[in-house]
Amino acid sequence: MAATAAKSRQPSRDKILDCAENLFARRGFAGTGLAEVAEHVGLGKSSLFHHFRSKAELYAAVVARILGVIEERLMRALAAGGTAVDRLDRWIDVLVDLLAAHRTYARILLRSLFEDDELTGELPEEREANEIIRRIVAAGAALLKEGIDSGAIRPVSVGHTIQTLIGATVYHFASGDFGDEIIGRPVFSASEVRRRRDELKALIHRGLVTSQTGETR
Amino acid sequence: MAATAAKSRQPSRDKILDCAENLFARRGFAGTGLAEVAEHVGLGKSSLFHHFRSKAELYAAVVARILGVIEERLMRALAAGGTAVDRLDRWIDVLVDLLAAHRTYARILLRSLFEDDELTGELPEEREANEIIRRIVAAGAALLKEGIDSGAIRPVSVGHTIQTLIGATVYHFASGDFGDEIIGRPVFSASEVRRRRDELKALIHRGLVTSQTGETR
DNA sequence: GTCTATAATAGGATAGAC
DNA sequence: GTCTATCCTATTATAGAC
Repeated sequence: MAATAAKSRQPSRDKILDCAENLFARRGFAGTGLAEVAEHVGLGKSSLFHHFRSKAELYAAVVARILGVIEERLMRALAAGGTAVDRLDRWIDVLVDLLAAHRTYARILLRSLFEDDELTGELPEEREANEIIRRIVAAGAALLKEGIDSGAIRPVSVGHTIQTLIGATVYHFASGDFGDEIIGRPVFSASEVRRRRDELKALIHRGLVTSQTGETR
Repeated sequence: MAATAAKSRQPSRDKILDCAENLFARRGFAGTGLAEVAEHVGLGKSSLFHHFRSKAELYAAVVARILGVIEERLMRALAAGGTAVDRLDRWIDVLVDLLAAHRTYARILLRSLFEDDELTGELPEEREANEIIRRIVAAGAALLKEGIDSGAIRPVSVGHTIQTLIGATVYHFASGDFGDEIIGRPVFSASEVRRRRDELKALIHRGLVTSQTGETR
């Protein structure tokens, strides 16, 4: 459900990552015990330490793996070209698709913002994750700036707009039961995922884009 | 820093709530130990149980207190009257003001979405908190619906719009160091709080409101 | 690479003196 | 209302057999 490319490589390690991803998404870093992870994997507690030196390293690996997938898809979407607004639309599509397809992603990403206190930021997996985030944000900022410079996008604050877009995507798909109640239907249902994409793009096009092409798709 | 109205009533209880609010905001429910809370309050661990029957009850009390403050301010803003768009604008003002003034609020609110797993939902404080949220969301939905029916607001999905507004406010002020990096300055600085309000209202007015009054303030 | 056993600690919660 | 002492469980992590 969560594995992406290399599936046959290191089967145990990937299974641990999958189970840990699910549990961390539900209960968070501090709320997840390694015993529970081991039980879901079907191993003894101690065996986990043969694959990851510590709980923090396991958590960092989970986050880094998710960010790697997201970066790959976002950069591929950028490479497809088009106007700045075209690429921004495609980023929304990719992000909504990914967050909707992997229910753990939004929760892990949102939670990882808070758990800075518990992680030291010194593990290589953490450094890798931070670098990926830095690159994604930089690419997004460049995208918005290009749109603004070309006149296709209103002269908004790039930082605040990025924050709004993260909130509108990551928060939404992380909101769980609360989100279901507000929407009135499951957030992850196909119809509501489609609606999320449409509503968000409509808001952006009428809220950010000055040249109204009418093609909100 | 967090006490609102009744300050002299039950001094220990309020101090416990204040300290717990700070720690829960930083480290979350599972990540916060009662020993740490007691130490910050200046009491022994056991003394906490004289005021709250369990850790879950303490947490629920923290959340309920915050929601009580927010509801009071939001309902007061509604009572001031005006068009649906006027009241929506005022809600944004109130929410941004509150979340900016109390740095713990956004984090606690966002975290409380996730910790449903750890809380049973059976404590009276939890029920109270759920009721408050239900009332706030219902009032917000009614507000949007009124605006849509009157033609002042585009026929958007009410649920998805509420989700977007929560993301744009609560997520933003909960984003911590990550938000600071994206914005380039402290999220809680006076200038960036002001900018948040302006950017958000501009997005709403050009993204939701059909009748362009030009008065984005 | 996985297991059992164990260390060492921290967690929430209770009992009872003052 | 706060304290000390204590209980019991769960925690992360290590040692060493297989």
